[in-house]
Amino acid sequence: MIPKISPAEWEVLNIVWERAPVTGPEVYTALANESQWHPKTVNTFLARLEEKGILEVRREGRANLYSPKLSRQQCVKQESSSFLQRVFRGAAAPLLAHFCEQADLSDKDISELQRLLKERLKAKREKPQTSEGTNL
Amino acid sequence: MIPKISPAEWEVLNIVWERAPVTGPEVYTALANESQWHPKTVNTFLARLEEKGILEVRREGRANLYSPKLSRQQCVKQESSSFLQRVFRGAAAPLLAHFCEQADLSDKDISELQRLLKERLKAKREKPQTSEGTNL
DNA sequence: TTGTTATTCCTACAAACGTAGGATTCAATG
DNA sequence: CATTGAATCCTACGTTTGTAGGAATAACAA
Repeated sequence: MIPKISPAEWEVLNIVWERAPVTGPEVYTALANESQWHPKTVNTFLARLEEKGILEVRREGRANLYSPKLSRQQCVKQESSSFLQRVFRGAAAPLLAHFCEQADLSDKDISELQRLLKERLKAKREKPQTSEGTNL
Repeated sequence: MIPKISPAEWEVLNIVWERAPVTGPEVYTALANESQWHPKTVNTFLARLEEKGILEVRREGRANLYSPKLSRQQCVKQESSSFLQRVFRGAAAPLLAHFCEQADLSDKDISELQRLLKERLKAKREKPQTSEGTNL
Protein backbone atom coordinates (compact mmCIF):
# COMPACT_ATOMS: atom_id res chain seq x y z
CA MET A 1 0.00 0.00 0.00
CA ILE A 2 1.25 3.40 -1.02
CA PRO A 3 1.44 5.67 2.02
CA LYS A 4 -0.41 8.95 2.26
CA ILE A 5 1.37 11.93 0.71
CA SER A 6 0.60 15.37 2.14
CA PRO A 7 0.28 18.47 -0.06
CA ALA A 8 3.64 19.83 1.03
CA GLU A 9 5.23 16.46 0.34
CA TRP A 10 3.80 16.53 -3.17
CA GLU A 11 5.60 19.78 -3.87
CA VAL A 12 8.86 18.26 -2.82
CA LEU A 13 8.25 14.98 -4.58
CA ASN A 14 7.51 16.72 -7.84
CA ILE A 15 10.99 18.21 -7.75
CA VAL A 16 12.58 14.89 -6.92
CA TRP A 17 10.85 13.01 -9.72
CA GLU A 18 11.90 15.72 -12.11
CA ARG A 19 15.57 15.85 -11.21
CA ALA A 20 16.51 12.75 -9.28
CA PRO A 21 18.95 12.06 -7.87
CA VAL A 22 18.95 15.36 -5.99
CA THR A 23 20.58 16.76 -2.87
CA GLY A 24 18.63 18.64 -0.23
CA PRO A 25 20.04 22.02 -1.27
CA GLU A 26 19.14 21.35 -4.88
CA VAL A 27 15.58 20.71 -3.81
CA TYR A 28 15.11 23.81 -1.73
CA THR A 29 16.84 25.96 -4.30
CA ALA A 30 14.46 24.65 -6.93
CA LEU A 31 11.51 25.27 -4.61
CA ALA A 32 12.60 28.76 -3.66
CA ASN A 33 10.88 30.20 -6.72
CA GLU A 34 7.52 28.69 -5.92
CA SER A 35 7.36 28.34 -2.17
CA GLN A 36 8.36 30.16 0.97
CA TRP A 37 9.78 27.20 2.84
CA HIS A 38 12.76 27.38 5.11
CA PRO A 39 15.53 24.97 4.05
CA LYS A 40 15.12 23.12 7.34
CA THR A 41 11.47 22.63 6.54
CA VAL A 42 12.24 21.13 3.17
CA ASN A 43 14.72 18.79 4.81
CA THR A 44 12.05 17.61 7.20
CA PHE A 45 9.82 16.74 4.26
CA LEU A 46 12.62 14.83 2.56
CA ALA A 47 13.30 12.90 5.74
CA ARG A 48 9.64 12.07 6.19
CA LEU A 49 9.35 10.93 2.60
CA GLU A 50 12.21 8.59 3.22
CA GLU A 51 10.65 7.26 6.43
CA LYS A 52 7.49 6.61 4.48
CA GLY A 53 9.45 4.60 1.94
CA ILE A 54 8.69 6.95 -0.93
CA LEU A 55 12.28 8.13 -1.33
CA GLU A 56 15.59 6.43 -0.81
CA VAL A 57 18.73 8.19 0.23
CA ARG A 58 22.42 7.66 -0.50
CA ARG A 59 25.35 9.54 1.03
CA GLU A 60 27.52 11.55 -1.35
CA GLY A 61 30.28 13.49 0.36
CA ARG A 62 28.67 15.85 2.83
CA ALA A 63 25.28 15.73 1.14
CA ASN A 64 22.37 13.32 0.86
CA LEU A 65 21.22 12.20 -2.53
CA TYR A 66 17.53 11.43 -2.78
CA SER A 67 15.83 9.27 -5.39
CA PRO A 68 12.25 8.06 -5.71
CA LYS A 69 11.38 4.51 -4.75
CA LEU A 70 7.87 4.88 -6.11
CA SER A 71 7.13 6.11 -9.60
CA ARG A 72 5.23 9.30 -10.18
CA GLN A 73 2.72 7.23 -12.14
CA GLN A 74 1.94 5.07 -9.12
CA CYS A 75 1.43 8.00 -6.81
CA VAL A 76 -0.57 10.01 -9.33
CA LYS A 77 -2.82 7.04 -9.82
CA GLN A 78 -3.54 6.60 -6.16
CA GLU A 79 -4.05 10.29 -5.50
CA SER A 80 -6.28 10.69 -8.53
CA SER A 81 -8.39 7.78 -7.53
CA SER A 82 -8.88 9.12 -4.03
CA PHE A 83 -9.69 12.57 -5.38
CA LEU A 84 -12.28 11.06 -7.71
CA GLN A 85 -13.89 9.24 -4.79
CA ARG A 86 -13.81 12.13 -2.37
CA VAL A 87 -14.96 14.99 -4.55
CA PHE A 88 -16.97 13.34 -7.33
CA ARG A 89 -18.10 10.27 -5.42
CA GLY A 90 -16.46 8.02 -7.97
CA ALA A 91 -18.19 9.49 -10.99
CA ALA A 92 -15.50 10.09 -13.59
CA ALA A 93 -17.67 11.68 -16.25
CA PRO A 94 -18.63 14.73 -14.18
CA LEU A 95 -15.01 15.10 -13.15
CA LEU A 96 -13.91 15.14 -16.77
CA ALA A 97 -16.70 17.55 -17.66
CA HIS A 98 -15.63 19.85 -14.85
CA PHE A 99 -12.04 20.07 -16.03
CA CYS A 100 -13.03 20.33 -19.68
CA GLU A 101 -15.14 23.33 -18.83
CA GLN A 102 -12.90 25.01 -16.31
CA ALA A 103 -9.43 24.44 -17.63
CA ASP A 104 -7.67 26.51 -20.18
CA LEU A 105 -7.00 24.08 -23.04
CA SER A 106 -5.14 24.78 -26.24
CA ASP A 107 -6.53 23.69 -29.60
CA LYS A 108 -3.90 21.02 -29.63
CA ASP A 109 -4.90 19.75 -26.19
CA ILE A 110 -8.48 19.53 -27.33
CA SER A 111 -7.80 17.59 -30.48
CA GLU A 112 -5.46 15.27 -28.62
CA LEU A 113 -8.20 14.53 -26.11
CA GLN A 114 -10.67 13.96 -28.89
CA ARG A 115 -8.31 11.46 -30.41
CA LEU A 116 -7.95 9.72 -27.06
CA LEU A 117 -11.69 9.45 -26.61
CA LYS A 118 -12.19 8.09 -30.09
CA GLU A 119 -9.56 5.47 -29.44
CA ARG A 120 -11.17 4.56 -26.18
CA LEU A 121 -14.45 4.00 -27.94
CA LYS A 122 -12.83 1.81 -30.55
CA ALA A 123 -11.08 -0.28 -27.93
CA LYS A 124 -14.38 -0.84 -26.20
CA ARG A 125 -16.00 -2.05 -29.40
CA GLU A 126 -13.19 -4.47 -30.07
CA LYS A 127 -13.07 -6.13 -26.69
CA PRO A 128 -16.24 -5.21 -24.85
CA GLN A 129 -16.98 -6.21 -21.26
CA THR A 130 -13.38 -6.35 -20.14
CA SER A 131 -13.02 -6.31 -16.38
CA GLU A 132 -12.56 -2.64 -15.84
CA GLY A 133 -14.18 -2.32 -12.47
CA THR A 134 -16.11 0.87 -11.88
CA ASN A 135 -13.19 3.00 -10.82
CA LEU A 136 -9.59 3.67 -11.59
CA MET B 1 -11.69 32.34 1.22
CA ILE B 2 -13.16 28.86 1.36
CA PRO B 3 -11.71 26.96 4.33
CA LYS B 4 -9.90 23.67 3.99
CA ILE B 5 -12.14 20.59 3.87
CA SER B 6 -10.66 17.32 5.08
CA PRO B 7 -11.39 13.98 3.39
CA ALA B 8 -13.72 12.87 6.17
CA GLU B 9 -15.51 16.18 6.01
CA TRP B 10 -16.04 15.68 2.29
CA GLU B 11 -17.87 12.43 2.96
CA VAL B 12 -20.21 14.16 5.32
CA LEU B 13 -20.66 17.21 3.14
CA ASN B 14 -21.62 15.09 0.17
CA ILE B 15 -24.52 13.75 2.18
CA VAL B 16 -25.57 17.19 3.31
CA TRP B 17 -25.53 18.67 -0.17
CA GLU B 18 -27.57 15.75 -1.38
CA ARG B 19 -30.28 15.84 1.27
CA ALA B 20 -30.21 19.18 3.03
CA PRO B 21 -31.62 20.10 5.40
CA VAL B 22 -30.58 17.01 7.37
CA THR B 23 -30.37 16.02 11.01
CA GLY B 24 -27.30 14.39 12.52
CA PRO B 25 -28.96 10.96 12.71
CA GLU B 26 -30.03 11.18 9.08
CA VAL B 27 -26.44 11.83 8.13
CA TYR B 28 -24.90 8.97 10.02
CA THR B 29 -27.61 6.60 8.94
CA ALA B 30 -26.93 7.54 5.34
CA LEU B 31 -23.21 7.09 5.91
CA ALA B 32 -23.55 3.75 7.65
CA ASN B 33 -23.56 1.93 4.32
CA GLU B 34 -20.32 3.40 3.15
CA SER B 35 -18.30 4.17 6.26
CA GLN B 36 -17.51 2.74 9.64
CA TRP B 37 -17.90 5.93 11.62
CA HIS B 38 -19.31 6.09 15.09
CA PRO B 39 -22.32 8.45 15.30
CA LYS B 40 -20.35 10.65 17.71
CA THR B 41 -17.62 10.94 15.13
CA VAL B 42 -20.05 12.07 12.47
CA ASN B 43 -21.42 14.66 14.86
CA THR B 44 -17.93 16.01 15.42
CA PHE B 45 -17.51 16.48 11.70
CA LEU B 46 -20.85 18.27 11.44
CA ALA B 47 -19.89 20.58 14.30
CA ARG B 48 -16.53 21.34 12.74
CA LEU B 49 -18.10 22.07 9.39
CA GLU B 50 -20.33 24.56 11.10
CA GLU B 51 -17.40 26.18 12.92
CA LYS B 52 -15.66 26.50 9.59
CA GLY B 53 -18.67 28.28 8.16
CA ILE B 54 -19.41 25.60 5.59
CA LEU B 55 -22.67 24.51 7.18
CA GLU B 56 -25.30 26.37 9.12
CA VAL B 57 -27.47 24.84 11.78
CA ARG B 58 -31.03 25.40 12.94
CA ARG B 59 -32.73 23.78 15.92
CA GLU B 60 -35.74 21.60 15.20
CA GLY B 61 -37.21 19.90 18.26
CA ARG B 62 -34.50 17.83 19.85
CA ALA B 63 -32.43 17.65 16.69
CA ASN B 64 -30.12 19.94 14.73
CA LEU B 65 -30.89 20.62 11.10
CA TYR B 66 -27.84 21.25 8.97
CA SER B 67 -27.76 23.05 5.63
CA PRO B 68 -24.87 24.09 3.41
CA LYS B 69 -23.74 27.69 3.39
CA LEU B 70 -21.37 27.05 0.49
CA SER B 71 -22.48 25.41 -2.72
CA ARG B 72 -21.05 22.12 -3.82
CA GLN B 73 -19.91 23.87 -7.00
CA GLN B 74 -17.77 26.32 -5.05
CA CYS B 75 -16.09 23.65 -3.00
CA VAL B 76 -15.58 21.31 -5.93
CA LYS B 77 -13.99 24.12 -7.84
CA GLN B 78 -11.52 24.95 -5.13
CA GLU B 79 -10.63 21.35 -4.38
CA SER B 80 -10.24 20.53 -8.06
CA SER B 81 -8.00 23.48 -8.61
CA SER B 82 -5.77 22.52 -5.71
CA PHE B 83 -5.64 18.91 -6.88
CA LEU B 84 -4.65 20.06 -10.36
CA GLN B 85 -1.84 22.16 -8.90
CA ARG B 86 -0.60 19.58 -6.45
CA VAL B 87 -0.61 16.45 -8.56
CA PHE B 88 -0.36 17.69 -12.14
CA ARG B 89 1.50 20.93 -11.45
CA GLY B 90 -1.28 22.91 -13.06
CA ALA B 91 -1.28 21.05 -16.37
CA ALA B 92 -4.89 20.23 -17.13
CA ALA B 93 -4.33 18.28 -20.34
CA PRO B 94 -2.35 15.45 -18.69
CA LEU B 95 -4.94 15.33 -15.93
CA LEU B 96 -7.71 14.88 -18.45
CA ALA B 97 -5.70 12.31 -20.34
CA HIS B 98 -5.11 10.39 -17.13
CA PHE B 99 -8.79 10.15 -16.29
CA CYS B 100 -9.79 9.43 -19.87
CA GLU B 101 -7.44 6.49 -19.86
CA GLN B 102 -8.04 5.18 -16.38
CA ALA B 103 -11.73 5.70 -15.82
CA ASP B 104 -14.46 3.40 -16.89
CA LEU B 105 -16.57 5.52 -19.24
CA SER B 106 -19.78 4.49 -20.93
CA ASP B 107 -20.33 5.14 -24.63
CA LYS B 108 -22.69 7.88 -23.64
CA ASP B 109 -20.11 9.51 -21.35
CA ILE B 110 -17.63 9.47 -24.17
CA SER B 111 -19.87 11.05 -26.75
CA GLU B 112 -21.01 13.65 -24.26
CA LEU B 113 -17.40 14.58 -23.58
CA GLN B 114 -16.71 14.74 -27.28
CA ARG B 115 -19.59 17.13 -27.66
CA LEU B 116 -18.26 19.25 -24.82
CA LEU B 117 -14.81 19.47 -26.37
CA LYS B 118 -16.21 20.39 -29.75
CA GLU B 119 -18.23 23.14 -28.17
CA ARG B 120 -15.22 24.39 -26.31
CA LEU B 121 -13.31 24.63 -29.54
CA LYS B 122 -16.10 26.52 -31.22
CA ALA B 123 -16.36 28.96 -28.33
CA LYS B 124 -12.65 29.64 -28.60
CA ARG B 125 -12.90 30.38 -32.31
CA GLU B 126 -15.77 32.78 -31.76
CA LYS B 127 -14.26 34.84 -29.00
CA PRO B 128 -10.56 34.01 -28.86
CA GLN B 129 -8.20 35.39 -26.24
CA THR B 130 -10.80 35.75 -23.53
CA SER B 131 -9.28 36.22 -20.12
CA GLU B 132 -9.17 32.64 -19.01
CA GLY B 133 -6.09 32.78 -16.86
CA THR B 134 -3.93 29.70 -16.90
CA ASN B 135 -5.81 27.77 -14.27
CA LEU B 136 -9.30 27.00 -13.14
C1' DT C 1 -44.72 15.77 36.92
C1' DT C 2 -41.27 12.80 36.55
C1' DG C 3 -38.58 9.27 34.33
C1' DT C 4 -36.52 7.60 29.95
C1' DT C 5 -33.86 7.95 26.25
C1' DA C 6 -32.39 10.20 21.96
C1' DT C 7 -29.36 14.07 20.75
C1' DT C 8 -26.36 17.42 21.41
C1' DC C 9 -22.50 19.83 23.67
C1' DC C 10 -18.15 19.83 25.60
C1' DT C 11 -13.88 17.60 26.20
C1' DA C 12 -9.95 14.65 25.04
C1' DC C 13 -6.35 12.38 22.84
C1' DA C 14 -3.16 10.21 19.49
C1' DA C 15 -1.34 10.72 14.85
C1' DA C 16 -0.16 13.56 10.98
C1' DC C 17 1.33 18.07 9.23
C1' DG C 18 3.60 22.48 8.72
C1' DT C 19 7.22 24.82 10.57
C1' DA C 20 11.73 25.24 12.19
C1' DG C 21 15.66 25.52 16.11
C1' DG C 22 19.93 23.53 18.03
C1' DA C 23 23.51 20.14 18.14
C1' DT C 24 26.52 17.52 15.42
C1' DT C 25 29.38 16.13 11.77
C1' DC C 26 32.64 16.16 8.40
C1' DA C 27 34.72 18.09 3.87
C1' DA C 28 37.49 21.56 2.61
C1' DT C 29 40.63 25.50 3.69
C1' DG C 30 44.33 27.90 5.77
C1' DC D 1 46.23 19.93 12.13
C1' DA D 2 42.84 23.19 13.60
C1' DT D 3 39.02 25.91 12.03
C1' DT D 4 35.07 26.93 9.56
C1' DG D 5 30.98 26.45 7.47
C1' DA D 6 27.56 23.75 4.98
C1' DA D 7 24.51 20.03 5.46
C1' DT D 8 22.37 16.59 8.25
C1' DC D 9 20.23 14.61 12.36
C1' DC D 10 17.47 14.95 16.20
C1' DT D 11 14.06 17.34 18.64
C1' DA D 12 10.05 20.24 19.36
C1' DC D 13 5.76 22.56 19.12
C1' DG D 14 1.28 24.45 17.61
C1' DT D 15 -2.58 22.95 14.50
C1' DT D 16 -5.58 19.93 12.09
C1' DT D 17 -7.65 15.50 11.64
C1' DG D 18 -9.74 11.14 12.95
C1' DT D 19 -11.84 9.05 16.62
C1' DA D 20 -14.89 9.00 20.39
C1' DG D 21 -16.32 9.28 25.72
C1' DG D 22 -19.11 11.50 29.28
C1' DA D 23 -22.19 15.12 30.90
C1' DA D 24 -26.11 17.76 29.98
C1' DT D 25 -30.57 18.55 27.89
C1' DA D 26 -34.98 18.16 26.56
C1' DA D 27 -38.98 15.72 24.05
C1' DC D 28 -42.09 12.41 24.80
C1' DA D 29 -44.29 8.63 27.57
C1' DA D 30 -46.39 7.21 31.73
